[in-house]
Amino acid sequence: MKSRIRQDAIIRMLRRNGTSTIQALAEEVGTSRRTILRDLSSLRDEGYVIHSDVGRGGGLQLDPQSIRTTISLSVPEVFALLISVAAMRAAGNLPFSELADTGLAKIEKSLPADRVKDLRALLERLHIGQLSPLQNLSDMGKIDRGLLPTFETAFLQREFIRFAYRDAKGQRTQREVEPQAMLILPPLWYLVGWDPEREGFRHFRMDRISNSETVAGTRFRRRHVPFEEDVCPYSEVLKRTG
Amino acid sequence: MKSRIRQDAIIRMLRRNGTSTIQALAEEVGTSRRTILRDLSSLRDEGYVIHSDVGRGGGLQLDPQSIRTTISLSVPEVFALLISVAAMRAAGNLPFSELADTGLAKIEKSLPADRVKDLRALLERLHIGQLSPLQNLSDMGKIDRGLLPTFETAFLQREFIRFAYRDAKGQRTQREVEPQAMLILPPLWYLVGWDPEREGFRHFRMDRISNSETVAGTRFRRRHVPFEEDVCPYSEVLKRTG
DNA sequence: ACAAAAGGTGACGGTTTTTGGCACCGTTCT
DNA sequence: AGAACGGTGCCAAAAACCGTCACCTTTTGT
Repeated sequence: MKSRIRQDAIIRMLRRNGTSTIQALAEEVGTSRRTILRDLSSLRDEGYVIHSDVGRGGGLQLDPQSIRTTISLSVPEVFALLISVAAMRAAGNLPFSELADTGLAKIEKSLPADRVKDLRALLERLHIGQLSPLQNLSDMGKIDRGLLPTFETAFLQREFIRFAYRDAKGQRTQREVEPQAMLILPPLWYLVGWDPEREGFRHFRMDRISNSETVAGTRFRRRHVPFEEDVCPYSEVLKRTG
Repeated sequence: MKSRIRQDAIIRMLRRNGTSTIQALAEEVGTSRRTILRDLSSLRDEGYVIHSDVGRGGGLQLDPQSIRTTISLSVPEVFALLISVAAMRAAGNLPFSELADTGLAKIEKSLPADRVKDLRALLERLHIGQLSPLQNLSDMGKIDRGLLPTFETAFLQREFIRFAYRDAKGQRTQREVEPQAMLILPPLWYLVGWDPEREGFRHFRMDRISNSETVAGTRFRRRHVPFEEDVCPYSEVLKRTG
């Protein structure tokens, strides 16, 4: 794993100096000419574009566009990034959505296959409404940091989610529902769940949820959540947010 | 690099089985108990949280929250993600912005130090206006894919940017300006540049820019772009978008 | 109380991978 | 022609890696 450090050093120097020779790199890094050549080869394999002028007075040049960076992310972080970009795309025109998309495609590609399937299932349950000018922008409170991971694991493992809810009138209740989808009507975010007691879909504003946790040992099936305007189970939400 | 494969296999089995012993892992992977222990150690170093119950009937358990994934991104992709999240945060309340932020912080951390300085400078020049209900949402056309990388390199290397522009009346002109900032008034995006000929700031709607390129050999200094409402050089933009 | 089953550490020698040195090739500039 | 470049193949030395063994602590079953 020491080669990684050396290769980073090479990239740094090429970036700094603009152009350089193998000799110079070898001396600065403190290794042999041969090793530098090997490192250049693997860097090129990894996608770095390094031009080389052969012959006297020649040297190496790194194409700055080809610089890549590797990041290590946790799954909630990946999910947060995914929904950020997804929401952004749906909300307004996002000029660079293509680029963001290729970034996201790479994220997907790097995940284990089963994980991708999971995320796909999750994103399918992410419903994003049109940005409406009628909304009160300052109406959204802070959302509990733990809600996203909880929703994610609950949804994927098909376990019920339990939380404390404070409704519009300020009344507090304890809920235990099947997490079915997330509804985004910027800037308001809702958790959509099936309430087995009331035998119906219910929506919960995320900033009014607290103490969320999955309920171990439970198991539900994912329901078809109708999202057409007519049968939208939270059309009242749409009205209320006006 | 063989150890990477082995460690991935270990993670996979821990994810699948929920709980497992070192013995079982060693047999399944086809290696020795000692090597598994070494791998566990380096996995823990990398940030995986693996609980271990010592004593008879004990075993290993992987904290699913700690699963990480590594991605390799190009700089334009990173920048696209950054501005996506930044714009999203500013446009509406983004519930999971904290998580997205830690993701972005990691992206920053993984970049070379000078690169971070560059990106900071860029993001400082990213001005995001409040979402206004007066805007015509369907008014934004597609933005040329190459514009972002061009703006990025031009801004960072302080080179002029040259492009073809089609103004509101449909008239086409060729421009050559100092790229100074980006202005986002969702869903409209503007490039703000100092035009040396006209000796003043000019704004250009990004979807009206085409054939953008940096002008080699030129060099400008970054100017202070006043963004206070009163002195805003594109207050007329704000009016016109109404 | 004792043995078995579990995680964890340290040391040593063999095996595999990485690295350095060398000879050599093609190209370009002086 | 010769020097200064990048690039390739080969082999021995160096370093990293891996398996074995011996041993320790904790927990649980009998």
